[in-house]
Amino acid sequence: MAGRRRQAVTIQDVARAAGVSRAAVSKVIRDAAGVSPAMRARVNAAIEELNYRPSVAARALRGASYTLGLEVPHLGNRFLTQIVDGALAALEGTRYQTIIAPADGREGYGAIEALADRQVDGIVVVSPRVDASWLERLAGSVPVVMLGRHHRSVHYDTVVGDDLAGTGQVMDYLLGLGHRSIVHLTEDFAVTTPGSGVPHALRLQGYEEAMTAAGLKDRIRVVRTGQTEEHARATVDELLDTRPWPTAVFAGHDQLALGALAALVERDALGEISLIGYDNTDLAAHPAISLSSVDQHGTEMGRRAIAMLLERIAGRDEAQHHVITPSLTVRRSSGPPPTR
Amino acid sequence: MAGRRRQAVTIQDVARAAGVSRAAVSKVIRDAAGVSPAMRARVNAAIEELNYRPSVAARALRGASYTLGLEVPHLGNRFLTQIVDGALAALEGTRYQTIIAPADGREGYGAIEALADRQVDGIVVVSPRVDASWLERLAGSVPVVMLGRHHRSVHYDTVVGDDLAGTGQVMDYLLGLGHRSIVHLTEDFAVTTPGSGVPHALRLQGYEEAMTAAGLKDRIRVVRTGQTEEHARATVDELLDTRPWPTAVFAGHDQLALGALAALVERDALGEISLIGYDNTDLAAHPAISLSSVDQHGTEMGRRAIAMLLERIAGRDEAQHHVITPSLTVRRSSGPPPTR
DNA sequence: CTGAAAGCGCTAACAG
DNA sequence: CTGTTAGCGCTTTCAG
Repeated sequence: MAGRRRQAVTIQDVARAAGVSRAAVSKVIRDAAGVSPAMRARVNAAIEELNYRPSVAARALRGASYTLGLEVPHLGNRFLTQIVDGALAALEGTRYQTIIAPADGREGYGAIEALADRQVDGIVVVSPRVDASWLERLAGSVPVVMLGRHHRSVHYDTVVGDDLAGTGQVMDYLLGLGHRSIVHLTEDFAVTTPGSGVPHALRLQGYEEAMTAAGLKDRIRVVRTGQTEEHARATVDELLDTRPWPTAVFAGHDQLALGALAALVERDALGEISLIGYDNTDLAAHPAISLSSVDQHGTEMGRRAIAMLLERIAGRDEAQHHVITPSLTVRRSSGPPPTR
Repeated sequence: MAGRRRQAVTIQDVARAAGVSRAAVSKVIRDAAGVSPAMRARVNAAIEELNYRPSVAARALRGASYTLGLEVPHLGNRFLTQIVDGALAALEGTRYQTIIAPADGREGYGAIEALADRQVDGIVVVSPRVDASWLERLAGSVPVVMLGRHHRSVHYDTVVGDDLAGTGQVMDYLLGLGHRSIVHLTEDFAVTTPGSGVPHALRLQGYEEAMTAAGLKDRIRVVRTGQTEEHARATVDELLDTRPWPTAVFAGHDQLALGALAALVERDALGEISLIGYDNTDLAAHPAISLSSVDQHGTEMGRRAIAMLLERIAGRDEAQHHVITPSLTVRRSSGPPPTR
């Protein structure tokens, strides 16, 4: 019931047109050795003429699909844009193509499996909510690079930002400015469990450590919310119902920060409360937003992930783990605490 | 050199384990008729046991890949999020999977071809800069739905917003408020050529018609810029160098509007100049932005596109063209012109 | 340097 | 209801 009308000019047709064997054509399109220039020319002419395109499916059945898969969480996540841009840039000039599979539900299992089923030559996993041992197993059958996971597998590579360092920069900055009442806005436990290796867990940990080191252990205040901007907005709005207000909010990522910003703007509290996000998504720089945020260099992350995948495909066998140092970008959303 | 380690449990293995023929297994996984309950049970057990997953490549070679391809321009485009969300929702519960191929360069040819090469069962094309006749040819070999193209093909379906209506709403609103000096901010000619069927061309046309109808033909002022926020920002900034300022700016899409907003904010001109965008992307609603914008109902567009593709795959043969009526959402970025 | 032949994993007639 | 048999389009030995 599906997929007819394959007008399909096949390798056979090309061979016929060029008056050679299928094998010869195959060699030409793969740039394999052992073809005379004359034959190559004739074959290429026929290919051009017939507008022939090799079937990736047939190819994948034998060898490689020359396709890399990128599993991503919800596309609304701006940070992804950076990663995808980097990945695409890294692929330029290679014969590989990337396809993106957006996570279906909360997790990305379905999407990842869909990629594997499609015989991609390698997979970059971005969704944080996938089980490490499950990935480990997957990595046994296809090269995998996991983005943003601190856990170090032996079977797959990782590219991750130094979340402790990033958080440290934020906290040094805020504490240095004189802030004492700093709230950390983050997501639910599923993603912040200590030891899970999920970035948010480390950011939380870094926050708590910095507060403790500053002698503010009893002022630690972690507020959890859902992963959307709306959730963050409602949560922060509620937070502002009770005084005293904190003097600073450190959000686990920019989407949360944008939600927080919405609440602050509506309460006209932006002058009193500093706000810092994480990811430095494109919007942070917009003058109407001007959000201080930690730049994770997502483009570089995407680029590295693809580079590592390509290495794996080319034969590398030991796992590699790449850490990228983030940097805080200060904008108008943060400053010294209000003086009384 | 690529794609080894296919631990590959094949249909053969399952057949062996269940003590039946490959055909039997095939029937079970396809839910085809002619299998005894007993056999079905045994086969399913074996599938479970071996953790078997059918190879999409092998399947595609014979029949369908059960994969739909979505070609999209740059992922930074927020409007896409709506479309993809709608598409994913429409696919829920079907056996189809979507893969996204981001346009490589300016156009989307490479990405579209990549999808076709991968034997997808249908393609949704979003990039506006693809040649209609090229698409026509493609549509001869695989079902195609084109988003946001007014041109009516006989071979592929289209889903498009009623851009004249949307523009009409904007202009009625602005003119009704008393605006006379209204600038239209749009992209370069490649995408605004009259008759091209590209939405931006119609928005431009609608703008000119509305101005003319209001007796403001000589106040028509079209400003062209690049497609990024940065371009729009610089262009509008330059625009503000010379007085008198317009009292309203109607941007061709939200990204341009955001750039314009940046320039207005920096010049502190927001009180004097009304700004309206198009697409009603998620950011427009943010209180720090609060951009008036035309909602194209992208989610519905994505949903329809997939529905139509599924119909085509199921056998429909005549082209169908679906038009969605947009609606203007007014926010704080627009209001009456300043009174002197 | 060139071509014949044997599959890759699966589906789709067709026979039993 | 079940199994046998041909391929789908391509790559890849292996002879010529």
